[in-house]
Amino acid sequence: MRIVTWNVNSIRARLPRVLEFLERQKPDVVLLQELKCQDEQFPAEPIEEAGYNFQVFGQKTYNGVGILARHRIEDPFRGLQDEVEDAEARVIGATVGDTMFLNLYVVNGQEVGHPRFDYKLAWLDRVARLLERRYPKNEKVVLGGDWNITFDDRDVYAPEKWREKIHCSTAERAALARIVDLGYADAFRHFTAEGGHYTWWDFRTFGFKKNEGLRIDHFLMSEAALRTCSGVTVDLEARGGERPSDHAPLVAELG
DNA sequence: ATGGTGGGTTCCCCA
Repeated sequence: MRIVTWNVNSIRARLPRVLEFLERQKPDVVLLQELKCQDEQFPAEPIEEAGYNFQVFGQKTYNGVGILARHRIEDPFRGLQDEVEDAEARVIGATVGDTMFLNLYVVNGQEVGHPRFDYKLAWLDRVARLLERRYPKNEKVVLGGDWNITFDDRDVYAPEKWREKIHCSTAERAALARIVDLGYADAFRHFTAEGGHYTWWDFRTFGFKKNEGLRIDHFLMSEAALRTCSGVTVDLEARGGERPSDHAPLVAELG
């Protein structure tokens, strides 16, 4: 089973690139973030014609997440499933086959100390509680998405420049480590020790041309899922060419 | 310290 997580930065703007990617990689499950459209604006027909079922949690202008799958998508749910109202469409979960998925578009946070930064940390705490409530530790579980956090300096093209900046602060990395401590491993890092592999490059600095990027999109896998995983790669082809997203897809092979 | 590009909305926000 080939699975993908990809922040497409508008599904409507990115539709040609998404269809091209689906045709080329033929993934079984795709977790999409930043759809930037309401449910009724989602391009249902071309996605179905490409051979995919889908479940979407859309939102106008910002956010929006979705799951595509060649097989049946079971038990879908939207939002963090707690007492707090989900004002932003950032979470969708479902089961495909024997694997439970959680698709996250983690709050960006703007900058360290900003009110949105505090919201980001509180939001990640809610994610941890959702995992404890709903995701059994012995199941095959895949947590994918745009986490907007680097694990360590190997995930940063210029660590000194980014020291304690957004995506790289000690507090954010600690929040991510708390998810890991619940029993989930960074699947990409399981296979690749060296730095210099990124999933996001800033449009504004033409970062992709210089490989000045960050690794902020991740698959976190339970032990049962990781055991069946044979590799994780970044699809750089999707980041080049005409009108790409600022994120590249992360592709994992599951048994 | 700042701005650069890109997507979507609306006379600007977010990334």
